[in-house]
Amino acid sequence: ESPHSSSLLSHCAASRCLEGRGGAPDQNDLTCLSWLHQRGDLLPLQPLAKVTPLPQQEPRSPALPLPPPPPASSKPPYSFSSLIFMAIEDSPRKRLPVKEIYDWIVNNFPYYRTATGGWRNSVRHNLSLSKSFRRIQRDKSQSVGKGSLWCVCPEYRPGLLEVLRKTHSYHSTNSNLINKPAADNPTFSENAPCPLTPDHEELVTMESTEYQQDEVGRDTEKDPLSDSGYIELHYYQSDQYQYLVLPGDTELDLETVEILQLDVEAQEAAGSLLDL
DNA sequence: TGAGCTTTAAACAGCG
DNA sequence: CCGCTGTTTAAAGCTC
Repeated sequence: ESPHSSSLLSHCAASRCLEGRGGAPDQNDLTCLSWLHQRGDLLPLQPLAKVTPLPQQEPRSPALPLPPPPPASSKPPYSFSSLIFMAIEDSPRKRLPVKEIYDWIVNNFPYYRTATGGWRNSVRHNLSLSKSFRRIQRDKSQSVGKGSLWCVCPEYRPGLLEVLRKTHSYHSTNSNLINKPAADNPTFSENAPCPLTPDHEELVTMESTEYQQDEVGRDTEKDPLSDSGYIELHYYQSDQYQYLVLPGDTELDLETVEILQLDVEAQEAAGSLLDL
């Protein structure tokens, strides 16, 4: 039985993420994506009943310096149209060549770092086929690189936003996510392991003696939002449980982490839009 | 159950 | 020639 309450996250994370984000969203502006930051109502409000046992872990000696590589991230719930949309919207000039759309997706969704190349074909297929995106010729006088630039057709932008909203909302509350096996958990992406720095240590509260006594591996995942002053995520692994530890005293079990991670991906994807 | 949407794969042409 | 870009078709899976 877990002593941890995910409901704390709803307030903690939401309030942290909303810090410094004053001002009412303008529905006609990019800031209308600020719903992505209001995750207080997107996470389960009631504490989860249990924590997820680790899947058949190999017993490891505490002396082993390196933990096993974490499982690859799961596929983001967003359609290619949504991904393309977010990429373009996140660009300063609201237009991107296909190569930079690839880069944006890879940078924002670790799943695609290791995914086979077929998804790039899908991106191009989407750009070509979807009415939502329009091809514009590059300015030959100053352009470097091949291909055209792609932008979002203004008339389709509200629809794309709505799809993004629905996808986000659905995957933040869908119980199927909670039941997904931990091995498929995206929190522990392949790029997650990194040394715990003193700065990180300061942010971690270790209230459970279980961690201190049984901890066999400890990784951190740099919160993709950390650059924008949001939260720092810390991954703790004991013999029986995996936890995500947030600054302060909020701790999450894997089931909550699953939901949080999806939310973090969405926020990261749209986060910089809010600074425009 | 079916229509529409999405994803994936593949072929092909044009361009640098 | 090669790799990237863009278009198109086809098929399978999924959602409503």
